Amino acid sequence: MSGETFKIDFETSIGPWLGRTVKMVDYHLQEAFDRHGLDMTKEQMVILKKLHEQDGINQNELASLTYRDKSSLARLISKMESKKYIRRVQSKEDKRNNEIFITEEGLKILAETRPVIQEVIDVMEQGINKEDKALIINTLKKVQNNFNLKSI
Amino acid sequence: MSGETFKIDFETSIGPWLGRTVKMVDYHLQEAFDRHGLDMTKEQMVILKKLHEQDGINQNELASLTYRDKSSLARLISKMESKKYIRRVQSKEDKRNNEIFITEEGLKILAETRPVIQEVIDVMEQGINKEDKALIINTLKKVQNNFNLKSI
DNA sequence: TAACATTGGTTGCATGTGCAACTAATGTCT
DNA sequence: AGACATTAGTTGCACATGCAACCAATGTTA
Repeated sequence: MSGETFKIDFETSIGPWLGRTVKMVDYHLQEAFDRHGLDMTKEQMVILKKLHEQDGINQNELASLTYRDKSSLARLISKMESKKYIRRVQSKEDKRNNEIFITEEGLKILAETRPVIQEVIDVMEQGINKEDKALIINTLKKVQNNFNLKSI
Repeated sequence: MSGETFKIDFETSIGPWLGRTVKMVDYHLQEAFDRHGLDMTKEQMVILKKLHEQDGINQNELASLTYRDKSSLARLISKMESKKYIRRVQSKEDKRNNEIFITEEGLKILAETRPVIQEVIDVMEQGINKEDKALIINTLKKVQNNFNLKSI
């Protein structure tokens, strides 16, 4: 295969498109948080959202649920703890475990954050119908599954 | 709107799906680079690829073409310069400009990197037909355009 | 030409990330 | 019980990122 052939393959791959789009979403999400004066990042928002569903889980579980290395999560949690959005509580049953709880402060900022996210979603998905969204999500599931199968 | 309604909206948004998928692609790309013993990151690869198309452009242009802050690009370039993948050459016409050139070393590693990328693409896009890929890319273009229009 | 504005690049600071090595606590197995 | 393995979390290191402040070079304008 020549370099040209490669180039064509690469450009028609969905990879770069996904990357660039996510970069734009991240940028506009952060811009919206800042514009609304929210002391919040996308990563911290995902943690709060997950804790709101499942409060009191430990760091490793939270890392796994949010697709992070445990060390990365530990530092993210430390930042959020210093901002009083979450609480670390050492488990009495197993002293190795830190149970993570969302605080009142965390619930408050999560509530403030939600409409801002919705605002960004509304801009992002303008003119895209439900069928196209469903097709994209379905194809992305396939991609994720392809990788998961590979790891077996 | 209740919290539940929001939750449904958020879960059916393509945003989180895009984010998670890109995270997986990044992970498997880096894993493949490491496995093949390539001293390379996704970011550096994108820079080399761009320089291979347009050699000798300055840092601001390169930052813009790769959707980065100029400071981020400066540091990325510094790493790559220390690895001898690229060369910084101060322009004689305008001493403020650094013209960036890919080196022989850089061309060599780019050539070695390409089949590894293709390998990851092949895994990623298994069982996804051309029509679906085209449709996804088209929808992602719409998303990007939605954001671009907003910035006007 | 002198004063001011703009442009390209660098640096400090804060955020986030994964890997490897480490500690502390718990589980297992002889 | 003692030795060994496993598990949860932390820390050092390297990489990548954006914003703001800064410097040097160039352009503009009175």
